Amino acid sequence: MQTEKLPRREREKLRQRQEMLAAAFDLFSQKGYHNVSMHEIAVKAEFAIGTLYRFFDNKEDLYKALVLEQCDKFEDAVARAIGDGDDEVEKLRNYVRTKGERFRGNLPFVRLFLAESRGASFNIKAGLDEELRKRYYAFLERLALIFDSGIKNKRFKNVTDPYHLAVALDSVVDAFLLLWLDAPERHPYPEDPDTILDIFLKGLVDP
Amino acid sequence: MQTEKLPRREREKLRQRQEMLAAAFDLFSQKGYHNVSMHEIAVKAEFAIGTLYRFFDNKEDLYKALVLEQCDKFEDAVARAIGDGDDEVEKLRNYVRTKGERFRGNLPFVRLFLAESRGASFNIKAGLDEELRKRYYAFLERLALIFDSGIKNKRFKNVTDPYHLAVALDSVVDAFLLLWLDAPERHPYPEDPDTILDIFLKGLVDP
Amino acid sequence: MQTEKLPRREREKLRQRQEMLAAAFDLFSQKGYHNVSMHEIAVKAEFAIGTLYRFFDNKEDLYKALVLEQCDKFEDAVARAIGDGDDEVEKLRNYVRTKGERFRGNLPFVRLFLAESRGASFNIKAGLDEELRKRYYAFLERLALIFDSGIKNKRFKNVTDPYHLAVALDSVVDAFLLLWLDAPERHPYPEDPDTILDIFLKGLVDP
Amino acid sequence: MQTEKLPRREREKLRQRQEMLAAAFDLFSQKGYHNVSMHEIAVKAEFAIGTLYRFFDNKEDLYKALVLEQCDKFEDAVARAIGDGDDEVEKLRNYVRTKGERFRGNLPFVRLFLAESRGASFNIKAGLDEELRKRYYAFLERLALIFDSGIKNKRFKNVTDPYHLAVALDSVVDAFLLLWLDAPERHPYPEDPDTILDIFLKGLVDP
DNA sequence: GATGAATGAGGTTTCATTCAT
DNA sequence: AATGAATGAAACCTCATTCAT
Repeated sequence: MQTEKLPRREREKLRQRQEMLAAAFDLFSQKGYHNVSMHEIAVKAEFAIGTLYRFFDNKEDLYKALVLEQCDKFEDAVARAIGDGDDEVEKLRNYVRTKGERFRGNLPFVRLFLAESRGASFNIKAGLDEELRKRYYAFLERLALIFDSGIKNKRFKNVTDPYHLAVALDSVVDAFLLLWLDAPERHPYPEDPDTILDIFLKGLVDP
Repeated sequence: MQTEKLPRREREKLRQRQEMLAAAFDLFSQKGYHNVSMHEIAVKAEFAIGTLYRFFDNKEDLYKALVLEQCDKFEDAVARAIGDGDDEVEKLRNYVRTKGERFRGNLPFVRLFLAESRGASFNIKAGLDEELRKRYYAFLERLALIFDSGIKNKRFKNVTDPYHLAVALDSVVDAFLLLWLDAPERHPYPEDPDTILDIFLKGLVDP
Repeated sequence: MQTEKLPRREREKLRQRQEMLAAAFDLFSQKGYHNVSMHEIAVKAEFAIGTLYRFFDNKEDLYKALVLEQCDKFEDAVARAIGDGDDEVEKLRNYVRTKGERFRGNLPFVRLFLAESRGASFNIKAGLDEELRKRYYAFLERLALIFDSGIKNKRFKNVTDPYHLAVALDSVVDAFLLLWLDAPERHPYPEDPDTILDIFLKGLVDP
Repeated sequence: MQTEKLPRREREKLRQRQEMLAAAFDLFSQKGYHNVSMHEIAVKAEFAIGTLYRFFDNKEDLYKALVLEQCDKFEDAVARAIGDGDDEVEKLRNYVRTKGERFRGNLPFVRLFLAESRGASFNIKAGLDEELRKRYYAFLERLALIFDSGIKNKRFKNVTDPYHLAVALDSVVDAFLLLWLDAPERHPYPEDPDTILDIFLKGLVDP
């Protein structure tokens, strides 16, 4: 973003917005949507509450903006990782590694999504906002393309639908990360991405 | 549970408790934790609100009891499925099938866990209550035992840690189910469990 | 109302309701609907604000209940006055006298309707709630019946529609009362009802 | 007003003021004083909110200016009507007709006074601002003069105080107009002013 | 033991007004 | 002079929890 090119007023506005989002981010990720008040956010962001409402229509709106912004960043990083790499296996390795790094290096981000889930959640990406869901599906398609290309190259055997493989890989990465989050020593996230990847590459039974 | 052996008074109490939990279940799964009031639950359960508080310390406590009870049922069914089957592959098939059936046949149960997640949730089973987490780990160990036994039998190649395989399989099943939940026509849950299982059994690359 | 016959609990409830209405009456009539807060009413009535909301759904609801209750009392008195009297002229005299007395003896009641009108109001009974309007029309019909009966008896000449006469008489009484309210010395309300009545009874021009 | 003679700067200011008042008029008459914000007025008038405050001390002040301006126009028209006509009856007819036309042809003006009255209003011109009240009394005196002159001419019998007659006539016209406003088909405003006037001219009982 | 009326802190949101630019 | 972003008090209303009956 070329914020430097914007008029001073616009830049200032953007900066304020970022400060509000930052304050909200901290609070929401620590306490969950329902346990944070607009008053609290305003105090933390050092703005009057009315100013908050000049930038966001309501609490829901603020939350959505926050989530989308965070997802943007995350997605960009992961998408870049998918792009990098000479062959399909390399690309998948980059994906597993990058997602792991990003996730573990940005715990508040993760908590933003988990903080609200009271007690338990069996889900992945369910209850997603329409917008977020669309993005997630688009991402899965991109991941599926790698498997597809690998199959077309004969680098991979044609055992299952590439989309299914994408769903599976992504969910397994999530699962390992969440185990790690819960008990890092008990469930260390594998430094070597092949630890996860091999589950898909090597079969359990011979053909 | 052998409720018949309990004194009449105790039996009565248990029945009341169940009615409260049933009412709470309906409401929480439909509207999410924060959008249900104790008053609402009391009305639906046809008890005075004060009576609710004789059975549960507070709203949080009621919710936890509810979640644990529901998980109990779910786990029992899935554990039974794991037990059934002549060989390891059969057991895994039963697991994939049963989890799918239970999940899809009990949507309110699923919503109980999802209703609250605002906007997004990348996670699986994170934010779990201590108790629930412990159970989940215990369940994973049981699932891992199947892979372990398969490896010891030479039915499976020894490609990865059995615990990792358990984590992976469980998360993939969840992922498919959540896709199905979100858009059943677009993401039909496979009738044949092998569709999912093959991802793990057949490898993508030759050894 | 036979409040003594009601169960104690009901009686208590009714008493509380009356206290709330009384507090609201005072405040609304002094400051107008928009300048009174629910908090203020709660404090004045010596109840918690939540208790207020157990009796009335919201501020609007409380206001309506108040207005209707006050109108009930007023209407009853005026209706009784219309009933009393041997002939039509006597009935009309009673009406003019009673309305004057009631009105002047219950200033807060009057202010309840005027307090809100900011600055000015050319109207009478406009902006009335559906319910109130219906009542008002019903009352006019009753007043018209007196003129009608007078005409049928030949006691009155048949110069205009009785309903018009009713509208006219009522509005003139209101007008005199409002002038009095504004400046009692300058515009004393006539002790003798004939002062007002004669406007209608005696014509300005000979037939 | 001879705006052409004023310096350009003054003329400009006056024009701006009129635009503000026009915007406020539309909004207040549609939604009532309390349901219109200064922000809304500023946007509609296409001025900055701060500029609004350079012309009017506060919201109340703006409202008063608006009401007074509107009353001016209305009064002028009605006063002219009173002046016109060869004899007293003709003058009164003109008054009844003109007030009816003005009122019915300028509904927003009427709503300006009614929009705020919550639920009910028994009043006419009560709660009037000091200034408005003075004007209203002055107008009544003018109307009374017609009756007075009629009596002095022997055109009218001397049955009551001319001022009383003025009050009565004005209030009756108001009453008919408000009935019409509320339900035009049910209460059509009489095309022929004599329908109203006759109530005062012809008596109900013979002398 | 069961009841549910009462509580009041605290939630979200609005808006008249100010004042630095 | 004109602007409009910023302010924050205050509005309405909800609801988890208590406790006298």
